[in-house]
Amino acid sequence: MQSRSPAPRATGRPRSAAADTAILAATRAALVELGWSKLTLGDVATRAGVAKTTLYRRWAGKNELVVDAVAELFDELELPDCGTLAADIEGVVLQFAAILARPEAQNGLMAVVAESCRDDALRERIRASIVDRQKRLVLQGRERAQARGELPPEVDPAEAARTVDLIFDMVAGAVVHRTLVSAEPADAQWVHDFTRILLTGLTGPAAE
Amino acid sequence: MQSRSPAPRATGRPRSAAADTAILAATRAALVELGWSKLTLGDVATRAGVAKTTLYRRWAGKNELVVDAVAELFDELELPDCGTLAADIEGVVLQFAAILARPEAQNGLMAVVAESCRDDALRERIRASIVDRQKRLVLQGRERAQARGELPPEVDPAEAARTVDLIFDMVAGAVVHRTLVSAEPADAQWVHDFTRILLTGLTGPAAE
DNA sequence: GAGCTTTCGCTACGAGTCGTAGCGTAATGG
DNA sequence: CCATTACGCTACGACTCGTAGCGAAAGCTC
Repeated sequence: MQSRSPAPRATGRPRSAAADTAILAATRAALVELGWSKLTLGDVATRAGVAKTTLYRRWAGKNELVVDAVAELFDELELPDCGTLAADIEGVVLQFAAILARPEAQNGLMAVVAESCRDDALRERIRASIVDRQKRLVLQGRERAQARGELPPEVDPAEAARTVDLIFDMVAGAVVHRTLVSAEPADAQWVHDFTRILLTGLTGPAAE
Repeated sequence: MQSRSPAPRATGRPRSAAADTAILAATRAALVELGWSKLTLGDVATRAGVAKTTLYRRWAGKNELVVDAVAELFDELELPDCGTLAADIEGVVLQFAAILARPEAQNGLMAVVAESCRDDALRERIRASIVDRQKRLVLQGRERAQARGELPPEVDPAEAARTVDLIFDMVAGAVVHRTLVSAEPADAQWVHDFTRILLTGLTGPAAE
């Protein structure tokens, strides 16, 4: 997951693992205090107690550094097993919303996504570090619901993959948009309403 | 909608309206070629054929300028009347997707949203220039569907407002996430699948 | 312990951008 | 004709960037 260690040579002085931890933590702290645009690598280096050159030896630039710093926030994400699909969805969406409520996630995430529009390598890094890990949750929840009989089993694997991608975009997109664009909290009530629409649709069994 | 003309004084030389048009067009062109981070106001001024100081006299900074430049892209958005709620949604989502497919929208939109996390005035500007205009479409489509009898009428106005916000976050969030994070086109098939889920839900009448 | 290899901290540097000030000129209205 | 404002241009200090160079430190192998 780290920046670039193509061949961890057995000889020579090893890289300080403590420095990595300190740098990523300092990056998140700087994101909270300064935001994306005013965050400078020199400042991060000072906060972390390392030299600026050490930063440039490990990361190609600001984008890659922030991706790694933000990615760690999503490590805690996991799918709860509450017994029903609706409860599982509400649980994981609430976790996701809690992470997105943190200022370091807000300030960093959108900025690197914006940068990734013109940097395919960065987009791939985001996908590998952050996105795919969440998509696994959708897959897992879907399988579990199918085992329970709450969802019909998929026959066409290609269509199943399309559906997983679609659901992921709907869930992640809605929470991100609610939190960062509408700038209102994705609280318990919102998550409840969202889950109801997602499961039963707008025309579903009698609204409310 | 313009940057700041608190009191358009009757005396003195008036501001060139052509310069505004040229500057915003140049901003979009620069967004396409350079992206957000490498876009400089000096470069925009050169492209627009105006002096850099003129830019600073009209806009407070890069953020505000790009918001205005991107906002113009959404002027063409309108709700079609196709006869059914599903067709109306598909139509407007396809329009929205077409705008988001343009590189100037991708490069600019996410960046200003990211900046707005630490700048409330900027967030309000985005809301007024871009977001609220789209929310009107949700309201309009909902009323039309209720008149057709496709959706039950809302009794509680507070809950109705909550629902409109929720639907807006779901629609806009999904399209944005699909386009900018998943980096895959929101084409006709995707929009069709999305609309089906949105209307009938995951557990809806027999997937497929 | 000797020697090799790589990392680390530090300093300094040219390049580039930022946002502003100052000045003379151009375009309106009274 | 004159006051007022916008415009184009130049120049400026301040800041950040990313890199180069150096000596010292920390590991591994023999």
